[in-house]
Amino acid sequence: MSPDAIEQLFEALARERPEPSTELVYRDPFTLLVAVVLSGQATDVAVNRVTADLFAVADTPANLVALGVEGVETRIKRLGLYRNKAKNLVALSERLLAEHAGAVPNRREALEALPGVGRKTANVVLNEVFGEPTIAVDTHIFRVANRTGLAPGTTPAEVERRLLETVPARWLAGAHHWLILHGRYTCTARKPRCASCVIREHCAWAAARAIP
DNA sequence: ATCCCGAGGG
DNA sequence: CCCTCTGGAT
Repeated sequence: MSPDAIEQLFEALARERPEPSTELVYRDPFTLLVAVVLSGQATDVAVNRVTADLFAVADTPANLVALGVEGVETRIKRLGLYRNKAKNLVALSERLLAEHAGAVPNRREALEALPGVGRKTANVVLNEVFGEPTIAVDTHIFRVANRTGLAPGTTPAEVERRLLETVPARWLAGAHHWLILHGRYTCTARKPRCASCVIREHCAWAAARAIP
């Protein structure tokens, strides 16, 4: 995709959604980590409702361990996939206490070694907590980057690398947000809303399907 | 029906 | 690479 097209693409996305309105709610590194672990296969809105209940009684590793797996389960049940998540969060908190003095580690290897934490979650923490220049590639970003042709790749890591080398610095800070929301509300997996898409004229996928 | 800011295991 | 885990919102 040409530099001009990339410029217009991000201008259009930023014009459509200037405000980050659906970010996950958190107040420190630990609650951010918990919120992101909970967000797997769940909507941002549902996660924010659940974390409000959970953090009221458990917003530190020690509190969360004290709450126990069943206590966590009852508070996150409406998310789905709650058994794995509850077990992981308690085990993760125990590990933070035992191996990292109760703090969230700042190295990728240490983060990805935690139960329930994969590359995407680690990237969110590395970026939002430790300020590392990464873009956490979730299914939305992966799909949008590939369909449009903005940053094609067969693995999230490849898409991430291409985004970092392709997206101009002034758009990079918001790119994560805009691409996620675009994937969430417009460029959905099975039935994308191309008719109301503000970047369809810069989309390789739409072009291949002759969408005007 | 469709979708949800994944991770872990086979 | 493919499957499973899970409930809720729209």
